[in-house]
Amino acid sequence: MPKVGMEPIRKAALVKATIVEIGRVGSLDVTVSQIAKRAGMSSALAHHYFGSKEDMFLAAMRHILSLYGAEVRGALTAAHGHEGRLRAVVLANFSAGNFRREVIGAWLNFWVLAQTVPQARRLLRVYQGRLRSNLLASLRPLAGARATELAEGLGAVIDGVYLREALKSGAPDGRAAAGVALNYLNSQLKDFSK
Amino acid sequence: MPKVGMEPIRKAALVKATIVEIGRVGSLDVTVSQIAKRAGMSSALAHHYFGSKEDMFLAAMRHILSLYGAEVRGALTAAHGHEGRLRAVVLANFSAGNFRREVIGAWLNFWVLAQTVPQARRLLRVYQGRLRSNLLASLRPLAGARATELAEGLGAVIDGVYLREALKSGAPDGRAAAGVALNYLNSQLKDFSK
DNA sequence: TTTTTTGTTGATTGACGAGTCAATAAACTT
DNA sequence: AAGTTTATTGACTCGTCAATCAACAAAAAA
Repeated sequence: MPKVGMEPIRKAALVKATIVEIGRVGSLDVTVSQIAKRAGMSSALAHHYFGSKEDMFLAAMRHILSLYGAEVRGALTAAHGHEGRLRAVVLANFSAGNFRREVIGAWLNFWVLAQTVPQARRLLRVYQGRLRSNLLASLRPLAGARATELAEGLGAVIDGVYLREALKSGAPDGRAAAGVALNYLNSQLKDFSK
Repeated sequence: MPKVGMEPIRKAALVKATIVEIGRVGSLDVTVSQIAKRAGMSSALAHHYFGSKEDMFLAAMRHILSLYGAEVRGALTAAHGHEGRLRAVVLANFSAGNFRREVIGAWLNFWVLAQTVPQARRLLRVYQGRLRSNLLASLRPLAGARATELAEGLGAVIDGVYLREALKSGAPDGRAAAGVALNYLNSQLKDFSK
């Protein structure tokens, strides 16, 4: 049975299963067996490919983060003007790929993981830094000295909307969620429109 | 040694210890022994007063929530006018009593708990509902039909700022945090000033 | 003063779960 | 063909921890 070249396939399956299970259970208290089972293999194999459960968590985080990054980059290439780019970044945060139950649940739990695991904290900081500089790049020409606080505020709204969504039930409404953040943006920009 | 009337004292000590330990460890993976030790008693006694660990968590949540509620109510009695009351509510969220490391850490983890434990979810919903109606009461006269979305947005900023604070290190700066939320409020209200 | 209630803990139980190991087998290398 | 690497798992170890129990002590009630 052993076909060679399984490693990337197994790893990808495990990463996906990790995210799904964390989202399903709603906490980091998922067993390696649960994850492995969902990924269609034994827990021993999971340990074989990832040294530890923590490694699995970190890989899952990196995966979500890189999907997120790709989505933002993609949105940016299609956007024009400072304001357009701002909107694009905000919208990307609530795109169909990112703003899903399981992913939202995973985010929340990664935040908790970052309290304990330095590596996880670092990853989250990288994400925050990127979001921040993306926003600042377009915000500075529009808001000058106040750009920093606006970026901070926008970031907080986005994270807050994610957090609150985790408490709701039913399918997330990305459009509505994005509306809350865009609303903030519009109102702030109005102060500089002329 | 057994002095009568220990129950409330022991329970209070446990609740306090629970919050501190969750904040310190940064997750819900605290053992009953850890909590009991910090509260100065055996784990058996902790189980004697609270039936289970989950009960302890819920009691800790209720405690934080009631402190929070008291703080908001207090701030409201001293505030004048719709705008004043709005600011008071926002500020209360970042008061010295609420916006502390351990409490912030506990909040984050209670949010996670709410994913799993229905009782915890209910408690969090009650808090959200109160915040919402407090904001709406003062927002409606100022923003009319848009009051709902503003309340939603303001709530998201507040939660977002809490969330982000959990990632930072060092003593939380309540003033700066409140500034982010107030900034949002001011900007939105400007749209209705005349 | 007996009895009951309240406070308290050390020791134990029972379950669960991360990580390891030994064994098996297919696929490549030489 | 012999040897090595890669894939795969069932069984096992070892630790941890929530929850319970048995036992002891002091206070309050009878």
